[in-house]
Amino acid sequence: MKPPSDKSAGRRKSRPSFEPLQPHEIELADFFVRMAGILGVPRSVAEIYALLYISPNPLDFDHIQGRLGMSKGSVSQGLKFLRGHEMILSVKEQGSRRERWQPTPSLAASLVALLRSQFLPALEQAQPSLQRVLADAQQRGTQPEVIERLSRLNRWNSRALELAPLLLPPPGA
Amino acid sequence: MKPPSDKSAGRRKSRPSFEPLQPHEIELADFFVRMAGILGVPRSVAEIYALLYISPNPLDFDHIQGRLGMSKGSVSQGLKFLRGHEMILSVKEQGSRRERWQPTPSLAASLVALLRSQFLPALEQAQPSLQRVLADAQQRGTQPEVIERLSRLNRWNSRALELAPLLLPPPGA
DNA sequence: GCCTAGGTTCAAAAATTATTGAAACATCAG
DNA sequence: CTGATGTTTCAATAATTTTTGAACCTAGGC
Repeated sequence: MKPPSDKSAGRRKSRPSFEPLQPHEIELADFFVRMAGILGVPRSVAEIYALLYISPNPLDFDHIQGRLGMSKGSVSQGLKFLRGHEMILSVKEQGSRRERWQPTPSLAASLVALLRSQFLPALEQAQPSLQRVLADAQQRGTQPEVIERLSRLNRWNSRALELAPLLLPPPGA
Repeated sequence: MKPPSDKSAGRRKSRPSFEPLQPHEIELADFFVRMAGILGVPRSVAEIYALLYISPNPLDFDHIQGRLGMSKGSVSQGLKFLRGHEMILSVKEQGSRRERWQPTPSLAASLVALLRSQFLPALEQAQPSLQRVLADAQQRGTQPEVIERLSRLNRWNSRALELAPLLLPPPGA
């Protein structure tokens, strides 16, 4: 498309050249990556979050990609994930269509939102199933031990569902 | 992998022939599998647990393998995992070296133990790292915003570590 | 002791998940 | 409107995780 026609004079953008992560940044990223791993959140997502978390000011797409040495696709998907879980927010400066990202004020709230989004659907979907399983067991005169277990599971599930709305992202935002 | 040619009726234990899971059992298994998935616990492990959970009496190795149609290796590893996290316990009947498995009385306790075993090591290992990262940031005169974030992270980590011992598996066991 | 039921290990295969990058898309400054 | 910039999509690939199965242990009955 664009052969190196000599456009270089005025534009400093010729070589993005971002510096790789510093040791202290890597250390923090490792922490986030590890914690994220437990919840099944991919490495790339955790790295993006860590970078934003330790950066003094919001970063744009290219900086994230450049400093983490990661593909456009991964950055895009990572931001999508973080956005979707309200873990980051963008500061779009006017005069530019570029978005700059920073972590949401409360990591705690972010985590709650993330957990909710993972468990809630499972709990909701499970409700009827569990009731069916229990009814089934009762009907066929299963041993009381098992009935008891299944009842407890049902109660748990119900309680979790009731409690869930209380865990709405706190108002302060 | 072809099945061994049938040696007619020669074998005493010729056909273990376990019946596959019933619909209600499958439904429960699906529930456990889904929940386990969120915590990164493999399907096979969740299936084993579900089967034991819904079974009126303890099951031995061969029953588990047979009913779930799963390899020896998986059953062995699955039981190892569940045992390791104290989610099941065995009733060895005398006169036989065979172990029979059943779920631990409290699923709640099991889950707590599981979570602890995942997060605790990460938290412990992170402690010095996080402190280093914070010190580093302070030293280089990073923006207060970031210092604040990192401090909070440190506090969290410390608190989590302090709280962890309180979550010891309850005495009743 | 020996033999074998009962189980474990672990390298290889299969299944699943994450990442890449090029093409498509969208938006806004001009 | 147009074109460059900024971003998303998604099929292909790479990386990781799970499962398998056959070889290998091991305890206990004989």
